[in-house]
Amino acid sequence: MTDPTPTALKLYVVLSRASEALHAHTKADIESHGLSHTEFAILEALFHKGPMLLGEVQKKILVSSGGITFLIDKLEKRGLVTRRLCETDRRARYAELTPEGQALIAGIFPEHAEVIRRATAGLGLADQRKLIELLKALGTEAEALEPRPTGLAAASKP
Amino acid sequence: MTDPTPTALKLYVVLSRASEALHAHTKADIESHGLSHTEFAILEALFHKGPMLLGEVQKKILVSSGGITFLIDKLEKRGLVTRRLCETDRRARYAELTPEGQALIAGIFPEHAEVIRRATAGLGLADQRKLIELLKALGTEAEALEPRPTGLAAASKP
DNA sequence: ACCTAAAGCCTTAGTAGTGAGACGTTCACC
DNA sequence: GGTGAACGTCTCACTACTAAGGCTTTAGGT
Repeated sequence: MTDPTPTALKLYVVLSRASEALHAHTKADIESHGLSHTEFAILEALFHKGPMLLGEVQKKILVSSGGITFLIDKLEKRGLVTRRLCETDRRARYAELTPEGQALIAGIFPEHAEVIRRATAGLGLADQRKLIELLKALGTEAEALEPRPTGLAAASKP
Repeated sequence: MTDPTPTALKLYVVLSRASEALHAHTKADIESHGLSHTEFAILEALFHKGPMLLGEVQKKILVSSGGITFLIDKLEKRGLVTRRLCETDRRARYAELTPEGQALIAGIFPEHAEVIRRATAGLGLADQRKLIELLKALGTEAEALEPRPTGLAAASKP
């Protein structure tokens, strides 16, 4: 009946714009503390999850393998993070917050949360919950989808 | 009563993840045609709106002024876009598609739309419409919001 | 007419990140 | 217990930008 493509395109556009709009707010806030958005994401992950393997951090914040080395290097030089050897796997390293890093992120995070609360305050709680539900469904489906349809090849495993 | 902050944070996370998931699909598609995501955005804007001033393109795709010069330079070298002087304002330049650029984007766009349609197909049409409505509201409010509260200063103009 | 402020684009130097490959390590299987 | 594949991290060369400042042109007040 109705062609679904225009709706999908529209959804893509408003989704990108909304995400960018929120991003702009948090970016401004974070950079006022001398951190890049990505650096903040690392500190926050370590703050909420404790020490993590570099590879775990990498997957969490979505950077390349070279990128995570570079970023952790920078944070380490600033004394916010340290590397620690993993005892059970000598290829792997943990990243963990130093006391300075811990103090920094603990001081910044509440304000960060408040920036997000304010930026989303245009929507009531009920609408936000509905939005979360729909976005979660959309996100999981999109992530699960194979990158390319590759014709028919996906039906059988090699 | 209920604290709105956790909901806002959760919304921020799922919004970012959903946006990134869709983005990953379109990025893979676009790069398979030898274009970066940003270059594609420029071509698409020119395709749908006709010739635009560089400044207009810049606002549309959200890059710095240096960035738009760099990007249009690259597209011009590849013969996909040309600059044209603006007759009524000699500071300004138009960017417009060459026939080659026109042909390229016309060939790519339908597949791009199909990638988006497929990536969003986890949600039914009605859900997508609801999602668009909520995201539009969220996006406009967030964009309208002044970057920082700056205390009380916003009430009076200088 | 002029003078200043601002707009529009470009230049330059620098940064955050990517991608491919190297190296050491571990795992699974024979 | 040895071998090949897979893994986790790092290195290096490169790209796509950004930020700040410069030049030309325009607009607006006086």
